[in-house]
Amino acid sequence: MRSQGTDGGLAQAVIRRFNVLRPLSESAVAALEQAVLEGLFRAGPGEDLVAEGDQIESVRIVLSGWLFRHKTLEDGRRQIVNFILPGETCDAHAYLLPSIDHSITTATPVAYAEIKRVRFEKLMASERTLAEAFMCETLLNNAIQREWAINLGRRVALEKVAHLFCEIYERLRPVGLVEGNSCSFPVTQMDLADATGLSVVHLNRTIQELRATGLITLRDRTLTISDLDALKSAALFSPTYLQLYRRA
Amino acid sequence: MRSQGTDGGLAQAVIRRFNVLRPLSESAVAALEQAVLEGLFRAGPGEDLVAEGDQIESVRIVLSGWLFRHKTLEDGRRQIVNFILPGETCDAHAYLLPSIDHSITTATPVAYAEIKRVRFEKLMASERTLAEAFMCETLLNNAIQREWAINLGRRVALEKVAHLFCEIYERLRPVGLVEGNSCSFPVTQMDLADATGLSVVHLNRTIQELRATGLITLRDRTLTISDLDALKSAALFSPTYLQLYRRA
DNA sequence: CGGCTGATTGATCCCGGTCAAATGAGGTGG
DNA sequence: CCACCTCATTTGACCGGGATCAATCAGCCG
Repeated sequence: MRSQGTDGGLAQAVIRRFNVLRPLSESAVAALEQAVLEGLFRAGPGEDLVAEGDQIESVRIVLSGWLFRHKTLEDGRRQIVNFILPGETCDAHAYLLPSIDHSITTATPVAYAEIKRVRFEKLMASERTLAEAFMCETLLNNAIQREWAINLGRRVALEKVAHLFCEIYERLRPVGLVEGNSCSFPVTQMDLADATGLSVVHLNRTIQELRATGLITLRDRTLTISDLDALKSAALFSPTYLQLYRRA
Repeated sequence: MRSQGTDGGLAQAVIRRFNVLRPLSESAVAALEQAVLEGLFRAGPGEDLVAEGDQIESVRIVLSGWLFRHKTLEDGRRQIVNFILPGETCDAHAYLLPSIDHSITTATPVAYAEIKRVRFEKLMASERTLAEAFMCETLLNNAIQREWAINLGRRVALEKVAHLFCEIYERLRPVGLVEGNSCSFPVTQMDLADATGLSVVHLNRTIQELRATGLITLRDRTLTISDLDALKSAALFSPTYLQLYRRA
């Protein structure tokens, strides 16, 4: 068992996630850890890592902290289209396109590894399981984005918010960031509103409703889910799109 | 110039699209045409090609006709999360995941090519430009899905519908399916409602509003856009996410 | 002709938006 | 330690966009 030490520990979240999504070979794990160590960076909260229209020339893997992808209309209306959680990748393969369609901003302090395009392509060429894992990550992103579409288009306010809580909770679980029935939840209600397509005022009232029915506690940037099954059922949440379980 | 004959003509739409997205080598074009010819199929309207939960074992490329991806909640609420137009791929790489998260249904009669997984993987391994093109297609899908998120979450009814019209129109253009200022638009208002997250009644009223302001005509499954710039501006439509223009 | 699907219209209601203000919780500098 | 500022959360009042319910109309097909 490598990656118990101070060094390998950094890539823990990524490796855990990939192993659920698509198992890595031992050499792939080693190569990934190596690449991660070569380009460590940090960013404070509220920093834009990527701006709409940018040309991407590297791949970034989040080691700790939260970010979100968002788009803004001319008149300022904003939609958060997804969150990026520890162990997830900002923009695998995005260097293939001339420009990126959305912005990425940190919600908290973030530690990430940056792998230059050429380095990344070499890595993909030499480690098939790693290439497949990144491919799966892109496909998963796609699936999550589709679920967000039905969330925004067809669920009512309470379901939207409940569904978002369920999803984040289940996405944090495989990387070991759920403790007991709580997880960190470091985003403002304004962000939450922009993620669910609601106004801040109504989002606030919806959260209070979830609190009142005893489904959740949200305080001091911590989300506690008292009755996960009840929350899931209130959200019409079905986790299959998250691909958390491998085929037998 | 090959692919003028009856055979090569079939793959025209795909090749045109890919050449805008990411240019193919001559050998890639030939290999793709070959693979397409090996597995031609047809389906009638209203057929499910893929059902949520299915395991995918091949890649399908649409040669003609429209399909849509959709998800349904337990209680029947449905969201169309995207359309699949001629020249587009149903599920490149989807065989990597144990199961698919959404259904794909034909809206019209459809002709498509089916390439088995093993065959497809060999093709990707031998033709780098083709592999990159499919990768770009997946990335583009992702970008479209994100734009749909802001459409569903932050635009009002009129903008939503106008935006959908603009997007489809611009997606049909590179494959040569726009004639003058019209294109085929073979979906019911119910489908349109489920794509924009509106009720059928309100969708109908919104279309009438677009008609009344002289922006569009929609009759006999044909969409005519009288003033594209005006429609785009009403929709807050910005086409960059469609990656239709290559970097200089 | 009857039955079916899709488009259209009318009437009514309510979820969630908007506006405005109050309350709280740091953070900073004097 | 307090005055002051800023940012996030919360509350109240009101309004309107879009949902819902219920008919009607128009093609199309057998």
